[in-house]
Amino acid sequence: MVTSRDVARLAGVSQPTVSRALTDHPRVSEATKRKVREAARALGYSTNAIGRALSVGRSNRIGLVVADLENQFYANMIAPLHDELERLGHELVLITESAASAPLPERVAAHGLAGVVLSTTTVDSVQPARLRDRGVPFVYLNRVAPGVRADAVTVDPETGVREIVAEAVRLGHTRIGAIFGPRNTSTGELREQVVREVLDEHGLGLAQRDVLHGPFDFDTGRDGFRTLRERAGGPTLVLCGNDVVALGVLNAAAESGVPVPEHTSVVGFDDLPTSRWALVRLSTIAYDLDEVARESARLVVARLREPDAETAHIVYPTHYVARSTVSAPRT
Amino acid sequence: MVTSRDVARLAGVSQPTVSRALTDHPRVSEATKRKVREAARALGYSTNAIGRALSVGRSNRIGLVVADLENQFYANMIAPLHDELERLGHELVLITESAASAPLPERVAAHGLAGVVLSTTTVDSVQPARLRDRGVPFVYLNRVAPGVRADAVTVDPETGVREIVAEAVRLGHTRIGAIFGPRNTSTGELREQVVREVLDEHGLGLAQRDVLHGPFDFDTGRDGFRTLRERAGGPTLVLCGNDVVALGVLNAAAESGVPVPEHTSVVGFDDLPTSRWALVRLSTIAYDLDEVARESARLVVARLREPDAETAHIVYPTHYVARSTVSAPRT
DNA sequence: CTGAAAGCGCTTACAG
DNA sequence: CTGAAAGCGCTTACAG
Repeated sequence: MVTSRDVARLAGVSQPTVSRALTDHPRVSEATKRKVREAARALGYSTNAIGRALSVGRSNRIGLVVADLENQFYANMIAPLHDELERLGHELVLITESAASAPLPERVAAHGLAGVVLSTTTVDSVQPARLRDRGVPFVYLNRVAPGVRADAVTVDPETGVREIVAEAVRLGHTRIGAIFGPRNTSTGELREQVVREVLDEHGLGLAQRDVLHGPFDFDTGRDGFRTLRERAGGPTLVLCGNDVVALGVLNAAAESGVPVPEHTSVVGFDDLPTSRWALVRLSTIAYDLDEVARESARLVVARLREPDAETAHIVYPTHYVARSTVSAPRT
Repeated sequence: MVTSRDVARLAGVSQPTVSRALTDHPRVSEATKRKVREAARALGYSTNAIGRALSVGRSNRIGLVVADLENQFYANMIAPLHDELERLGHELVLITESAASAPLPERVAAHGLAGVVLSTTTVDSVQPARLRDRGVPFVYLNRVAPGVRADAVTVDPETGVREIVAEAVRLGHTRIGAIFGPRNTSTGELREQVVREVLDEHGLGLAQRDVLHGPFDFDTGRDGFRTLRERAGGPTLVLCGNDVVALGVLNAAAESGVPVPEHTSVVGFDDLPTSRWALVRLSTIAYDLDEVARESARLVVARLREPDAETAHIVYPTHYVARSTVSAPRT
């Protein structure tokens, strides 16, 4: 391995000077910098991240905590998050959260992470408090825990929900159902609350039997659709907690030969790339998913630099995108 | 931050003893180990990965080099790879390969990586040689570069191709087309060669106008389908370089209202989870994708431990999975 | 503008 | 079985 010592020797300077020259320290002469850079290039040297990390007391690595890497939603977050982090000179490390694994703060220490993006926080999670107590910088992505203040980027469902509900009413839907996300997530809670409010404003309610809850995954949608159908044919329109759930619904419908939207209209939330496929054309509540992910990257990195800055909560707007899974109700 | 010094103080031993106790060194008394573990637990201590990495001369971090994180194929590799690596006590770092970025070996050094999984190697790539010259342990995943020997896990298309071709012949297809992967990848090359051979055995050929090449992505399939169609209606069956390409084809067909398989049959390669959706039901050549990813994790880790061991090339078998995108040709 | 020194948190021969 | 010492590759006050 070629180290800064080797470069120093070749350039005829001291090792610390190599360090300064390569980080473009202002009080190093241009001539020296040039010499050092040249030597570095000649040897194919690049700074050892581990040495630097130990020296400055922290790495440039950010952990993304996800529950389920297979989930398309997270899969779609990773690319923009990684890109933005890289642009900012940081690395992405994936951390899966499983009951079996060690407590998060210890894993953060073990991995030598500078900060963390939490994308799977439940309302009752102890993680945020633990991270805060240990002084680990973190940001909430898409979700938030009520007790612990931290930078956050989330999405405001209101506009999107208003738009789809207005559309549903206009089309004549009266029996609307929902497969909401888990009750112990801020995202699930908020979306449900907004849906109920807006429906209420239109004099519509959600019948108990037409409401389901479950994790934001494919199976929730698939099983949910079947359950709903058994209850007197099911609602004529079902609002899903997110796109992955809606995709589960769509596939279950296809399996049972139920035509969408003729028999049942389906609405998602997130507007994943897959939802735009001609094969799918899911009507959904959209927002700038890539930007949301990128923003969370910016927030952690900013927090690293200014640990005591005012906490920021950035909220992205949503809107309804009509595609092919919503029509007038069956009669 | 709590360090091994703090633990040492609390346990009333020296710092090196803490290190030994926690790594379960055989020549530390059980009593001491117990004392140290307890102190560590009390303080919420866990070994600092950076300190350890610097000390032992390398980290436990493995880089996965991908070209395109958005690509579903890679997205599906990440989860099993990550899980297996974690199981083996290693971390996954994502590295995107872009023309703009620094040479790979320098990035590996910069990231302090122990080894690398190469999943995007082209036949003419300089990366493998560079990594080899720098002594960076790496394995090929799914692809291989001819010049440089290294551990590899790949897939043998033969059985799968034989099965689908036999089926196509049985159904009466005579005008078969293909959208192959890039010519400069071993995967693309091999699949094309096998397809040509097997077709040949059946006395069938691939007409020049019915053959396309392109990156293994969605757009290749979408554009490819359109191009093929313009040429006298196109082939009655198209073999795709992989599932992502086939998915592009399927969506382009849906967009243009071309019924699959009635008008055109479509075959993929990889059997991604999405291909199994009721909405999709892609007939494809399948293999154990998760196992392939996991195996590559095992290979790098093994290589770390035994740098001079015999090089291993593990090949997984394929088979054809008939679903809903292949039928008798239109007449 | 540059060098010598100290230190980041660990591991690992070396003594005893 | 355990401690003192050295060192991994860097950065950063401290001198000059």
